[in-house]
Formats: sequence, structure tokens, C-alpha cells
Amino acid sequence: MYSLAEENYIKAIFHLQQQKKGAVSTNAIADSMETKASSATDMVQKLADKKVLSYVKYKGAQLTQEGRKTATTIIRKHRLWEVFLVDKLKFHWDEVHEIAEQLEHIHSTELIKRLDNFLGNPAFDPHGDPIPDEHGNFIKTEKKLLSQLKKTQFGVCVGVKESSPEYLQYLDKKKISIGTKINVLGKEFFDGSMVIEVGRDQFFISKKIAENLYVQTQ
Amino acid sequence: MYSLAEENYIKAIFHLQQQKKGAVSTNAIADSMETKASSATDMVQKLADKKVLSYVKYKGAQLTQEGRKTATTIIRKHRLWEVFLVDKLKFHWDEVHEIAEQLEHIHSTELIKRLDNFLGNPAFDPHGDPIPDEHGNFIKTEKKLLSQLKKTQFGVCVGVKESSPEYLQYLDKKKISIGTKINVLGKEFFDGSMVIEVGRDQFFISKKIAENLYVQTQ
DNA sequence: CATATTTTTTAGTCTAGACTAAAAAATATG
DNA sequence: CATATTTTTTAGTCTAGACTAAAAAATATG
Ligand SMILES: [Mn+2]
Ligand SMILES: [Mn+2]
Ligand SMILES: [Mn+2]
Ligand SMILES: [Mn+2]
Repeated sequence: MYSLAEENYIKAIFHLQQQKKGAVSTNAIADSMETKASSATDMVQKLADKKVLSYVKYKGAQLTQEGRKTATTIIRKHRLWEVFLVDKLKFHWDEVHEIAEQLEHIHSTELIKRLDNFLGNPAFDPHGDPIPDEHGNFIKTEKKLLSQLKKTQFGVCVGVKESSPEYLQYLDKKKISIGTKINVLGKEFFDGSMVIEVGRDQFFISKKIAENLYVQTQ
Repeated sequence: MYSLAEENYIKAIFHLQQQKKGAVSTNAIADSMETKASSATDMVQKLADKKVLSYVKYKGAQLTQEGRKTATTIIRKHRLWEVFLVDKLKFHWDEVHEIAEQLEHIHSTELIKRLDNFLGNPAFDPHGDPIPDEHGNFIKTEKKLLSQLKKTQFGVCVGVKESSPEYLQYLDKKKISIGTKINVLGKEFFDGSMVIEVGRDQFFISKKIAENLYVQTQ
């Protein structure tokens, strides 16, 4: 049983490892946890003692099998609770992250088993992120960033890379959600901006918008 | 915003005040929190600084308006989550307490508002305890302990005073749950034991069983 | 009502998890 | 490749919330 702080670190390290292969630096961990590097070093040393991760001074940390198992369980809980909040309690997709950040730490395997069932064993959370199964396996989906599409290509929105309320509210305003079809009408080489078509609307989006939206093509 | 430890103390003090009017001793708090008296004194002093309660050295603690508000909000959350676990996730009434003990600390007023609605604004939890409204008001019910009934009287089970798995499982075995009608066929003056009728079954119960079950008469 | 007993508080420690400042190692640069 | 810069760790502190042992206050008792 890990403490709240330990769980949050384990999850953060898992996500950092997804982004870039190899060991994660204590500085990167500190940044993502919004804490100081010395605090991250401290915690990483404690987690290494507990065999949650392997740690080589000045080289960084890597989760062990046990660490990855713990991380995926937390992520599973986080995403299942997000589904509950959106599907059952009718929260909007931009409102659920902070609450799920708390709910993911409730300890009860029976609870999560029953919740999963109650929700109909969903495969994706409201932001399009896959929900790992009890063994920590993720469904692999072929997705790319909207920014990777070329003029005249199209894709279906399957997720968001960034899920801040600001970004999600922007997408709402533009009527983009999971499942929305997006046509790329034009793309500016200079700044990566695009003109896209969503439903009957055509509009301009910046590179920043395009590179935070996942789409499935073909 | 109070810490997990503070919230648990505040709730415990509220419950102790319900049982017996007047100030609650730090020893009683320590007992109910399963901690040492010195730890309870420490925490009570901190909560007094925060105006959650008034505290007179060697006399004990009493929650302020603010303290009572906080306590009833936690109790409201605890009981609503219990309803969720039993009604929606089909947990048994003896399995939910420990999980609700964690869930009651999730901070989000919007969440609890929506949960209440989702559950159909229940008035009682699975153990028959009233769920306070947003303002902290409890429904007052006329209930007495089964042990207070005399021979030939009857009552309908409306709640339990003790809600340990052991006790609840005993009640299950005897087919007693919220709403069950109980006839007192006999009562032993010497030890307070009773012979009761539940449905078609007649059996003996000890005083300890009888004084942990709430019934409504008339 | 003086003294023994019980209850409650205080003083001093410990651990988890944060922080700052300084030291040490790794990396970048002329 | 010697030195400057950046990254990372270490040493030392702090706070919340626990603990033990001792002191002090309240209460019980002959
Ligand atoms: Mn979290
Ligand atoms: Mn999500
Ligand atoms: Mn609790
Ligand atoms: Mn209950």
C-alpha cells in the first residue's frame, strides 16, 4: 500500500517514461510534480528502497515491474472514475480531471472491479485515453496528431494530448469532441497553422491546437 | 479546506457530541480515533486555533458552528457514497463502511450535489442512518432500541447502532434488515435477552444484539 | 479534607514529505 | 581538454501528525 504522495510520483514517472524511453531524470519528475528537484531526489531514493523503481545517481529512475503495475492500476482507476463522472453524473469532460485525481487514490480492488462493471467495461476515458485492464494492458490504437496530417487528408478525433479546461472548452466551442470528423483544407508551411472543416464549419487553427489533438486516419 | 486527519477528528467529535451533551474529553476523542490521548490533545489545540471547536484545558472540546457544518458535510458524503455502493454497485451493507471512510474525504461540492441527484436524493443510508441535507439538517426520526421494547410489543427495524461486518452479518443470517418487522415474544429481566419473531422464525437474542438495533414502534 | 488515583497536558522525539543553500557530478564550450 | 555552466545530490530545516515519559490538574476515597 503506497501513500498518496508515493502514488502520485509513481504515476508521474510512468507517464514520463511513456513520452521518452530510458531513465527519467529527477528534474523531469520534479517539474511534472511541481515540486523541487531535491524533493524528487528524496522520493526517488525512497521508492528505489521499496523496489518500485531502479535508480542510478545522476542517471535517473526507471519503474520496475511492480512500479509499472502500481502505475497502471492508478491510471485505470483515474480513467474509470472519469467515465463515471461524465457518463453517470453528467459532468463535462473538462471538469473531471481534478476530481479523478483524488478518486484514483481510493483503495479497494472490489470497488474498482464493480465500478468497471457498472460502467459497462469501457475501453476509453472521456478524453479518448485507453483504460488499462486489470493486468495493466493498454489497447494500442493507431493515432496521430492532427498536426501530422497534410492538406486534403482527414481524420476522426480519438483523443486529446492536453486536457486542461481551457483547451477542452476551446474544442467545445468549435464543436470538436471524440468521434468528430475533421478535414484538413489547408496547411501553412511557415507556422504549421491549418484551415480545417468540422461539420459544415470551416475555420483556422494554430499549430498549438493541431498538435494537441489525436486523430485516427483511413 | 481541512486535512484528512482533521476531517476524521472533526467527524469523530461530532459523533461523540451526539451521544452525550456537553464538552467531549480528549480521552474520549483519543479512544474513538484509536490514537493516544496526547495526540488528541495536540489536534484539539490545533482545531481550536482554527475555530473549528472551543476547547478549555482539562474540560474538553465542543464544535463551533463551523465545526458542525464541516462534520455534517463529511457525514453527508459518507452516507451518500454508502448508498451509491449498495444501490448502484450492489455491495452488501456490511462491506461499504471502510470504502466510504475514504470516499467521504473527496473534495468537490459539485460532485456531491450530482451524486445526491443521481441517487435520487436518498434520505437514509443503507444502515438506516439519516443523510443530512446541504445545510446539515437531519431528519428526526422517532426510533428506539429493540432492547427498550417490552414483551408483546413490536417494531420495524429502521437502523443499526453498530455497523461492524460481524454484527451486520449476524442480522443477515437472522434475515433482519431495514424494514423488517420484529415481534417481542419474551424478555428475560435478568440479562435483558429476548425471544423475538422475524417472519415465521422465532429465536433467542442476547441483550447486546437487542441494544444495537433501532426500531420504530406504533 | 489530606492523600491516592485517574485524567489530561506538556516536553521531547520520530517519520514523511516538503523546502533552501551548498556541494558535487555531468555536460557544454572555447 | 581545461574551464564554465547546468544538473543533480546532499546537508540541514520545517511542519503535520503520530508516539513515550513525565508533570500537572482533577477527582475519588478513607
Ligand atoms: Mn492523484
Ligand atoms: Mn482522462
Ligand atoms: Mn474517513
Ligand atoms: Mn452508514
